[in-house]
Amino acid sequence: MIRTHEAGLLRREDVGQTVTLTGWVARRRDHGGVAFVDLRDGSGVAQVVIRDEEVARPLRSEFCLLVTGQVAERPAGNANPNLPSGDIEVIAADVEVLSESAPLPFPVEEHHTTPVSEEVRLAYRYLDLRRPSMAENIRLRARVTRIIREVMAEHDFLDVETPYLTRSTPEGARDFLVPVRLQPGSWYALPQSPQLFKQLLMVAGMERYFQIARCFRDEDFRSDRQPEFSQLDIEMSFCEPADVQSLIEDVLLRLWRDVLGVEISVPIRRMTYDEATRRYGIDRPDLRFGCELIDFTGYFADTAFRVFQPSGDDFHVGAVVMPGGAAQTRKELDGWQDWARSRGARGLAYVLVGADGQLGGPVAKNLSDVERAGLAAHAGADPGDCVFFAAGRRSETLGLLAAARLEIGERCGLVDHGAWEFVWVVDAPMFERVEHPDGSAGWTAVHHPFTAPTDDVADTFHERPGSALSKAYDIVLNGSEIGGGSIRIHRSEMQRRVFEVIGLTPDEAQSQFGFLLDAFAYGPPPHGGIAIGIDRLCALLARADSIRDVIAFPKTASGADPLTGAPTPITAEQRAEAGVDAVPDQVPPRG
RNA sequence: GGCCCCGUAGCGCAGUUGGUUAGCGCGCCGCCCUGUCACGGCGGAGGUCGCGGGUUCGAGUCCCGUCGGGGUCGCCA
Repeated sequence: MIRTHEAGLLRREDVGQTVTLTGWVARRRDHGGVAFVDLRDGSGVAQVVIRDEEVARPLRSEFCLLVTGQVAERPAGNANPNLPSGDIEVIAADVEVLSESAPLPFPVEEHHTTPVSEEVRLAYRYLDLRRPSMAENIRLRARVTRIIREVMAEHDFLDVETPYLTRSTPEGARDFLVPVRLQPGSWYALPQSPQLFKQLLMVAGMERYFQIARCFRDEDFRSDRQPEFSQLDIEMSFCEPADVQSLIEDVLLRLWRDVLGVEISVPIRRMTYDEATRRYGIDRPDLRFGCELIDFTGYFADTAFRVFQPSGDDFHVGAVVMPGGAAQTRKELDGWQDWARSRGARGLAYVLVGADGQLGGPVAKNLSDVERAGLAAHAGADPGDCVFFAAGRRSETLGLLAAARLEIGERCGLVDHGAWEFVWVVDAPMFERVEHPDGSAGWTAVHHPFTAPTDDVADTFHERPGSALSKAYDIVLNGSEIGGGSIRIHRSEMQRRVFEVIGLTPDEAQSQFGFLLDAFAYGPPPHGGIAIGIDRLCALLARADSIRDVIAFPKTASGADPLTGAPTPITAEQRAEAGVDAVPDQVPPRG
């Protein structure tokens, strides 16, 4: 192995030393007979001066070099303030080309280039990752996982691996499936999470488990969603929500301190699910700015304006104020209508508060004198503001206003992009109403069916599922959900009732989760846990727009990998050997 | 599955109501310059305008379809 100095770490005190460097040609400049080569390695960049024209001539971008030379001070007036080592350079005595580079498909050097399309970057990901900003993201991610392992070890957690080839369970997202050659017609599923295994580990007496696990979900992509992703998976026995929360707070404290040098304050504030949806319209509120939603349902209870008149028992009228929004042009206000329609809403009603306090806009004309008189005060709007309204089913109305609030925050520059606003969102409902395609209605688990109810409804939740709260907790940062967990059910009677509420028959439950239910017959400890999304966490720490920027080899939105060409069709021979087309008579029960 | 944006040289982009030989910047190749650092100067190469069909005397431009990329709603227990 070649032992070398690190290019980016050379300093003035190294002047006079003979050093050996390996690296890539980031840039090459010539002036007269002197060639100046910026040599980049993992530590940074050093300038190498090559006086021998014959040596310098063949060097091109991204050639891999071994350079020996003497560290020297730059001639007066020639320091480069953009580099840490900018006032020194290496005078090359010997340059060996370890390997050459073909002309580049896109600029690897960053500071004078424009963005390159995702597809091209992914097709040449090995070059994309040479770019210092991307290389730094990958290093940041490695620091994150190392710190997590340190903190988990300090808390006596056991790192246990769980299977990647496992059983398909019908709840949740679509599974990725793997054919099994030895049993034609039978398939493994890749795990959507290690949820069931970590609960089995609790039954097994592994009181404190963690794993940085890969999870697989065959759903559509987003900028913060890939089909395979990593999570810090944690489960512990004999715990309350506060135990899990303080553990995670310790992890986050250490991450922000050691990765960013930022001291976050713990304990992180708690907010109930109800409060989050009331004030921000969403269960993952961005607390970096105000602009809270205002409830106008009661205010307009007796209105003559048809749009705001109650219809149905789930009706809600809400508003959000855009500071200074009354100055918007008609075109901008129409733009909001297009924006709302693109989100599936009919539109976004608005009232403009004039400088004199008089209300303007098309909606104001339809309101009574009394309604107009108190509107600005109820909304907390000042002269010059714009009040946006939405009305309809509560969940849809709040969702639209929550999105409008975020849009307002960005457009009006209200978001403090340097802030880190953490919040625990707690006491989520256990169930939410779901309408099946056939028109019938039922209940579905908000978190998952193993989540325990709060103590006050432990014995009664099944009687009024709509109002039962759960011992669940989500950790939210700047409006992104970075993790979620809960205390689990360990009593079989309670578990049976949950399955009953969500319409799972005992036979179905036994067939899908039998191995877990059987295990719970043998003295399961009370337990709970959490899972933290490593990709999102790293994207936030790296201030990356997309989680693709913190994943070494991500996939495109169609699930393809432009680098390897995956996925690919398989041959008839492969199909036959894997038993892909074999069809069993029935799906067998567990075992 | 729905909706929105994009697809023109290796990369990033422009291309007018449809009209001569499709341009610009960077990069690339060659030559020049004795201290550059987004160096500079001169010259050069490089195009299936994503693909298929249609309208037209004529299509990068208009229409239909399709593929690919990005975003978003549904979805993501």
